[in-house]
Amino acid sequence: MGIEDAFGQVVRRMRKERHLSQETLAFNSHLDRSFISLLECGRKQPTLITIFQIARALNVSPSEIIKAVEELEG
Amino acid sequence: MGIEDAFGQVVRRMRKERHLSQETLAFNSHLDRSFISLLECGRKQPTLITIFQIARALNVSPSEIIKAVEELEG
DNA sequence: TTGTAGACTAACGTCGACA
DNA sequence: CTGTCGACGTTAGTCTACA
Repeated sequence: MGIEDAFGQVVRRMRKERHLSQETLAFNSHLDRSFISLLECGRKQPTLITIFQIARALNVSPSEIIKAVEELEG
Repeated sequence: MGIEDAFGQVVRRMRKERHLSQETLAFNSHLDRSFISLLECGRKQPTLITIFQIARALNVSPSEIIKAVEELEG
């Protein structure tokens, strides 16, 4: 499993745990909804700042997201 | 302090702790040396995969790097 | 509500060179 | 050994639109 795929799955899981739509997550993270979709599908990878934006919108620390990615990918 | 600046400082600190040159880090992470320099100076931000590559070259987990960035930036 | 497409701008990352 | 420059190809991220 690729890192981008793992990241997408982690974000999707965390988003659904919080009962957020992609649209709401996009709004709260100041990102485009279509891009959130591409991320969750593992078709794009984020930059550092994007990771921090998404983490903030999910009310989780960026390192927790990355840790989850490591566990899913490793 | 910006996130990119914090990332650069963290990488530089970890690199020096391991007594590596930018050139060695670049080689081990399969990145260009000039780009490592730009990262450490906070003039560029990495993508997710680049973070993982650098972490591997530093023999540290990506989430540990991000955690250090959070602490330096927060 | 989500996936995807196309067109677009800005930025990543490479490479060679020089102080 | 490191910072920076310019040129370059690739990709992040936006926006509109449609199934």
